[in-house]
Amino acid sequence: MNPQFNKGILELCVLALVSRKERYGYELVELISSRIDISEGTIYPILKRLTEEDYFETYLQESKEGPPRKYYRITAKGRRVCHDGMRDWQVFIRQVDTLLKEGEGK
Amino acid sequence: MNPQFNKGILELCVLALVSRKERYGYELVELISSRIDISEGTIYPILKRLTEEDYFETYLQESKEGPPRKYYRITAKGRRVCHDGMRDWQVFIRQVDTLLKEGEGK
DNA sequence: TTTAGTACCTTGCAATGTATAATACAGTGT
DNA sequence: ACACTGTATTATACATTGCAAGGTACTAAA
Repeated sequence: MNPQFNKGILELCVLALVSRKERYGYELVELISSRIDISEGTIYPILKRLTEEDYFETYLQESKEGPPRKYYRITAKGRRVCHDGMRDWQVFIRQVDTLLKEGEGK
Repeated sequence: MNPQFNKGILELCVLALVSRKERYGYELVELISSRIDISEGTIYPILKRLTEEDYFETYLQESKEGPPRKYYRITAKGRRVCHDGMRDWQVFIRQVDTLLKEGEGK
């Protein structure tokens, strides 16, 4: 199991969202921060990292609403990692849940 | 929501397990590492931190099976924090789940 | 022309987990 | 006697990651 999972949940969220369809950074910031408390400065480094690891490809596209958007498209490699990550995450939270219940009542 | 939650799951596990009954460090290491992948060096610093923040009280007790054990007992303050933490964690994983599903299929 | 919204990126910092090892006691095997 | 294994605590150096804050820049509305 990925030991990074203790913190790497955001990475997985980004992977999952981009795996569904191509997205740009700001869009991801909006999507994710609507659900969980993150700052803008968190997502861009993740995008950079995931791109450097060849999980994403990027292209620029002009926008009428502001500066050009940088879109991220998932690669085959990225899709695999995303898939495995989702599975690991499910296992992880089940284990945590068991531990928390061992705390609670018995 | 506690922004620390992105990583602070182990802390909550320790809190929950001690809240159920008094435990010593090594016991917690065994309990937790049977479920999730951690190294021994992870739990003791957490115990120290939580004790410094007055979530735990400690006492020593001799053991026939080795050196004396340091037991941790949860305080009222710790119990509150544990309770809130559990609630926040449930909310958090529900939000993450929603995000992951927005990735998946739609 | 100033403000607000969109959009991207970078830097320094703090928190947290990892790896590794040192210390120490008790019981078992050689 | 000696070494090894299991129990038990603690400390240190290190890497990763998220946070806070700020900088750049384009568009549209006030």
